[in-house]
Amino acid sequence: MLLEAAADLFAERGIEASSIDAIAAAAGRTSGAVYDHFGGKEGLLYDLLQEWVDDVAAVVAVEMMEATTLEERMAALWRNVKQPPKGGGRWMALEHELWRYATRDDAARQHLARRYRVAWEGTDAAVAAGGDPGAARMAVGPAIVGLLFGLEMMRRVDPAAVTDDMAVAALMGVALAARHHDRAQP
Amino acid sequence: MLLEAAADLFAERGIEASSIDAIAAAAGRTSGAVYDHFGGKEGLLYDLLQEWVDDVAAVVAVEMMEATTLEERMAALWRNVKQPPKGGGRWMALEHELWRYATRDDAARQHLARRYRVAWEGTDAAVAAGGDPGAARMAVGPAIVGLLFGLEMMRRVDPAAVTDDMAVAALMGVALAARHHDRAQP
DNA sequence: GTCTATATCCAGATAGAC
DNA sequence: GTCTATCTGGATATAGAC
Repeated sequence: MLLEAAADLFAERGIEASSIDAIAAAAGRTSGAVYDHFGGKEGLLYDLLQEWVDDVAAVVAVEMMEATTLEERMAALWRNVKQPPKGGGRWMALEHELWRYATRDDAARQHLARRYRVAWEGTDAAVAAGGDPGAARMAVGPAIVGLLFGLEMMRRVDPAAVTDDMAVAALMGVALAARHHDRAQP
Repeated sequence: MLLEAAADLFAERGIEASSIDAIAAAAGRTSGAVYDHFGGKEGLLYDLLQEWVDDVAAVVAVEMMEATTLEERMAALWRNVKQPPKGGGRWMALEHELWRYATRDDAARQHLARRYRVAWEGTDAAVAAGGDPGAARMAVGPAIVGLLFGLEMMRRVDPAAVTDDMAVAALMGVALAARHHDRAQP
């Protein structure tokens, strides 16, 4: 399938380094098929995106519901970033590709921004869950998501540097900072 | 100067999208000069790296010395990531390019790993400073550096989403998690 | 050291046959 | 829908003149 071949190649070699011919060949087609279906590389990228996001979000949402403590929720987040439910490791590499792409293409940037806003809100809900429902906490969604991203990056250059314990402790630190911040300014 | 032109173009367009011809032209030279001096694009990239790292590290080191509280140190870190001392914003974009590059080239990956280990140690020292010198804290260097990276990325897709207050609060949260962790297991 | 060719290759995209 | 040309542009890299 063209989309799967594209996901593999994008994650392995990078978006720019993956030619349409190579993608088509990996799927047993020729470039013409790609142009007919997606209009080009960019169209392929967006269609691919659409598929992934829903999958990952669904899995994370379920795990957030099942977890009972804040620590469990943070551990679940980290687990899903470290070992994504689908496509063993391709996700973050692709996400990274997308990110870099988006910083140079404004339409892609806004696309990404919209997507991340959803993630931030979901994360804030995960932090707030179990606490005082009426408390006005600091929104730390971007910090939690950013930390997840950053931890995964550090792990990629040196896997031993990021233990699960450290990752969860750091996530808890940020989550609790949101609550402490509440206490500080009543 | 060729190195400066390369830094600009790499950060603006990305490494792959920056042709040697374009780099040379931006510096008022032709491609031949690049090949004679650096052997190609990769050589240029590494030479460029060498220069940058020292500059940024030196500035951060000074600010770490001048700050007296943990919060000041964390705020200084964030400030330098948000607005690097040199080259207004090119640093992180370039760093990101490098990262992506390194995830596919093993020599580059180890180069990066060595460099980051230094950053992690420096960050741990910044967290430990002012506390009990003998206390065995959790090493959170990778988490702090990762968080800085992640915050900058979130800010890049949506600048309003990451306020300075939130960034510093999150950094403090991770830093304090290292200390709390100490208290938990004596 | 630096330039001006130039060789070689591969990219994205399209038109038209099947 | 998918393939097979094919056009056009731009990339790396080198050889040799200045």
